[in-house]
Amino acid sequence: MLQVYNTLTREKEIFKPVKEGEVSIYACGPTVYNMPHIGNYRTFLMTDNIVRTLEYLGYRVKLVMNITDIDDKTIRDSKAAGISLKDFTDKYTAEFFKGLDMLNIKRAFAYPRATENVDGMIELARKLIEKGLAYEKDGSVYYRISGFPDYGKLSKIDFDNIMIGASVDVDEYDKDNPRDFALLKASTPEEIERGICYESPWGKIRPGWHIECSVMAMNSFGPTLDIHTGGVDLIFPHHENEIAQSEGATGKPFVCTWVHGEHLIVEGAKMSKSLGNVFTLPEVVEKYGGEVVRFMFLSVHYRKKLDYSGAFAENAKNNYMRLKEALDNLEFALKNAGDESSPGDLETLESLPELETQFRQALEDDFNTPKALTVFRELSRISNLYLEAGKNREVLKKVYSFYRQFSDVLGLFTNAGKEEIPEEVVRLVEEREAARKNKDWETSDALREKIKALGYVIQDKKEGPNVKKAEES
RNA sequence: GCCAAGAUGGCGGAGCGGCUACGCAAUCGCCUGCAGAGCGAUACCAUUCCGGUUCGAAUCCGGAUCUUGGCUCCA
Repeated sequence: MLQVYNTLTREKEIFKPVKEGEVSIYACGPTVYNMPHIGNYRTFLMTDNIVRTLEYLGYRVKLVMNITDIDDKTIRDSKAAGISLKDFTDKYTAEFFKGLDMLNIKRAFAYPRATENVDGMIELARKLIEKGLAYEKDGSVYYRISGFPDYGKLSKIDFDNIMIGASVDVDEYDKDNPRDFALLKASTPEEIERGICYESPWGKIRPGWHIECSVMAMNSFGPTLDIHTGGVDLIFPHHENEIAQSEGATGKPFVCTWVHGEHLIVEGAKMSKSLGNVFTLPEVVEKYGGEVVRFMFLSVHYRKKLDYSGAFAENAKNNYMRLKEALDNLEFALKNAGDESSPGDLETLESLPELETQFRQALEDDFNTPKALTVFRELSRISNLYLEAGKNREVLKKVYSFYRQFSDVLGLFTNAGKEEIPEEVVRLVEEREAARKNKDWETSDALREKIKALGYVIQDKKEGPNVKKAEES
């Protein structure tokens, strides 16, 4: 039974999709104006984990993730870069997808762009005006918060008691209420000059940020969807506003379960440019490898802050390597296992289904990947232990299939065992084996060095040498 | 001002009602021609503080202290 923590109720709830067996998920995607950092990817990975878990549990899942390719920052920075908005955002959209691949994040069903859905936004704005929930002022359209009594139900913010910060929209536009937010913004002369504008009943405009998600989510799934994900920082105002727009227009519940990912911090502090502690994904992947980064994210529950540091990353890497090593050893043993018909180890075989139950229960408990990893580690321990004791093919196969099942759900070790060993290395290994047979240790050791220089390591085993690519660093 | 989260061994860091993981560092053993790599094991053996609930709490509740975060663009 899957339980998911819902930000709307602040409780773990038994998950039940609107449509039996099918789950609709909308995820807030990137604003493509610079290299996404590892914190962004932590949230994207959380969504990936949710998708994979749901699929593992037998649901058909449809994920839609938006790409914000028009907003203040994209407009500002494309101008600074001296290129068109589209060229600029295309570049960072490509980077975003590269990052997904680095982390082995599965592609969503669709990635709608804000710029491709402006018609829908104008339509939604029109509808909200009709309902008295929005108004036009100086060519911009604003949402009227006072018309939506549920405003604040997601963030639970008590608007009477909080500071209205000095910066509460010191927009040059006048609004009825300082918290009213823009649905459509009147184009500036500069935007018009650059062709970044759309015709609307209220003149030339460009879309606001909040309205795009309402439109793209409802275009994809209709008025009500099962799950909406995003970072905790989006709870207010972004998601609060999405609810106001969507439910204001349709009168139906917009999202059943809101799932928010906690932030990644760096050595106890928030990532910020001023502290110089913002890490982009390629930087970190370069250092530790994509799978280690994925593992690192999985090792902390998504609702807890992840405190990134060198020590933490090293730790994750070690833990990851142990798990991977066990898989390598298993695959090697399987390759070399004979067909002897010994009965195999019943104790090992019997422990497997129980482990799978624990593994599934961990993920069913609000996508608890750290707990699932603990179970995975136990499987790896059992596997290693068995390799010391016996090499029965049937047992190995069984253990291997569980290992693969776990790793697939977690999105790990996708390419393990599939790397091709270069011919040159294979030849050197053969030469070394010949030398070893002749007890020519000098030659053998020299060859091992040579192989190492090529980036491959050898493990001498009873069955023969196991060659694999050395981990970088 | 208002709100929230967190405090775990030598270190990193999971667990979130009953053995405490796991990794690093240390020690021993296995494997090996040896080394690396790999595997097993040992030891140390911690849960910020004060109360409460419970047969039993790191885990639930209250309070204190400290730390961080949000209330404004933000994953």
